[in-house]
Amino acid sequence: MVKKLTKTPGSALRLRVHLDAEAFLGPGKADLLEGIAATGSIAAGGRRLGMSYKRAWLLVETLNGYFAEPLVTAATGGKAGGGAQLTRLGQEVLARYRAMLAASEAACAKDIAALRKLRAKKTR
Amino acid sequence: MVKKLTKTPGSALRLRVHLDAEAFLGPGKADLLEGIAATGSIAAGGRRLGMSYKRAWLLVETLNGYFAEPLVTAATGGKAGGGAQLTRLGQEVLARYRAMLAASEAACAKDIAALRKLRAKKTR
DNA sequence: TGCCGTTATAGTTTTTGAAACATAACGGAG
DNA sequence: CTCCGTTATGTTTCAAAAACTATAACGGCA
Repeated sequence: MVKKLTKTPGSALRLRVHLDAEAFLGPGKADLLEGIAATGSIAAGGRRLGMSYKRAWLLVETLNGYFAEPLVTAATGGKAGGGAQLTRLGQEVLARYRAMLAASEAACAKDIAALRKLRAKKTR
Repeated sequence: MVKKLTKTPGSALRLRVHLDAEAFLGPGKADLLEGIAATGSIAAGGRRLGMSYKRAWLLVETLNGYFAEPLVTAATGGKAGGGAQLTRLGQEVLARYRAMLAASEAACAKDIAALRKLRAKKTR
């Protein structure tokens, strides 16, 4: 199997933010938003996370359904076949998720270090 | 269906702490540890989370395997049929997880509120 | 007009995780 | 010496998630 990027590589934390019962935001959606912003396409953004286009597209649809306005807008055809971008709202949501993750990591750093130390011997 | 406790009821955050590639601690294991501490048994602790004994026991086994010393000790037979308790290590791990969750919630509160506000209209 | 990469969907299959079911043993109490 | 609730495990079933496959349409461009 080809090596695929692990989601949110450097982080020891996985954060899932529940907006309410049926809307939540986790690493998968956040990373995808980031990928779309970086590549300008749903397909390419998903590819570098090792996910199929269908899965990526489904996540985008879900995300867009969460809010009154879409987070991602897309167009078909054209020079590059089409493309997608984050709306202002999409950028804000992504930025806030990143901010929360960073803040949480900072807040948990010392406990994580302590736990890892406790586990030390049993690296197996 | 009978109403079952939702995991970590009041929280908008779900935190999964990765000690390394094959060891991580999320809401399920943490809540179970708490249940065991509160009830004195794996079975009862799991029941109130709506999980089968087998699942609860499996989680305990996994947890115990993470560290050099067990987090939970259990005994069979006896007055109440048996029972289980958290070791000192188990208590510490649980306390640290709770601390991390609380710290993260505090750190994320304002972003979560902002996101919820953005979502406002679309309560569906 | 035909090509290309992408968006947009539908349908099917495969994989995986959870649940359900089934037993055995333990040990104090009645 | 039987009963009870629990620990401890194996096996089987089922459902949900993810992966895979298949199309169609779009719109610049050569």
